[in-house]
Amino acid sequence: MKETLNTLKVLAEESRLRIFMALNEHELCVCQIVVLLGLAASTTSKHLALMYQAGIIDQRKVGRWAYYQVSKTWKQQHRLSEWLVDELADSAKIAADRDRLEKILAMPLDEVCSFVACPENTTVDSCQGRDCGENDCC
Amino acid sequence: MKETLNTLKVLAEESRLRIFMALNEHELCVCQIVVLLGLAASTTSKHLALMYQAGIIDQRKVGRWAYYQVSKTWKQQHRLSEWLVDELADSAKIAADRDRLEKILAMPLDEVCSFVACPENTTVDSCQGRDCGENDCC
DNA sequence: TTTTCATTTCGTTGCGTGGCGAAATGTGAT
DNA sequence: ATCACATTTCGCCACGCAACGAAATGAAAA
Repeated sequence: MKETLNTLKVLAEESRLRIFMALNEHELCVCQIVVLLGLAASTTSKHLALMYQAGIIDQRKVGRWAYYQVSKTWKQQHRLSEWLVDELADSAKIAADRDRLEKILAMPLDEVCSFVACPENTTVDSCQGRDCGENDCC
Repeated sequence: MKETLNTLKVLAEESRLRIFMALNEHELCVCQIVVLLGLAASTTSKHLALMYQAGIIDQRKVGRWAYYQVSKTWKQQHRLSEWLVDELADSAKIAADRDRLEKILAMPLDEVCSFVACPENTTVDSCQGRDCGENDCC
């Protein structure tokens, strides 16, 4: 029960659900997830560590970079995975993530890593000098 | 996504998971669940309201009593249910609940309703005068 | 009608946790 | 060796929520 409960707690959080759906389709670098979610790197790292500890995602380190993806063995052992994918396939927010992810995947990694997202409520004007790339944040 | 997330949040809590497993096998009165969990009636009621709002359980009112059970339509629409039952079937805590529930179901309802459980750390001595029935709380 | 009592609602308290920035870590580049 | 930089760890704050007791609700009994 303790483990089941932990699995539920880990997945019952919006940011981590979005991470799950993204990592279920692509193996991603931390900095790519940071840009995708628009969260601080420290926060994102904490989410990933939690999911990793729960055995939901795998980690692969390459030099300075850390890549994560949903664990295949976890997927096989937990039918929960199928349910989640079914439930969230039609979600607007997940679909938006998918679109944004396409753009992120099209960028070179080092550019993604140095990408600094605009804070909330940034307008095109207040954005001057900020490296917002092609994103629609402003 | 909002609904999926809410479903996960509602079930990602130990007391509510225990309630779910109990109500998945029996239709139960609030006071029976209170005794089963050993929580305050107000706390238990809140848990039930949360699960009811999420559509996970049904409510049936009879006089002063309120009966709940896991919604059959919810069970059909969410494969999550099967996963939960599979995961928790072998849980020690859930098994203990099942045993305790047998005793509760064997008692007359009004006796269950007036049952006052001993607080934590109650010993056989400090239990004097408390109506602990056959329970193993002290 | 008044009383009784199962349940719910309300108000409060303490704990868990998501968020951030700053500092630490560790690895590749210079 | 030193620097640059992706990631993680740490310390902190704000918010959410589980727990309780007390008060409110509402239905049956007296």
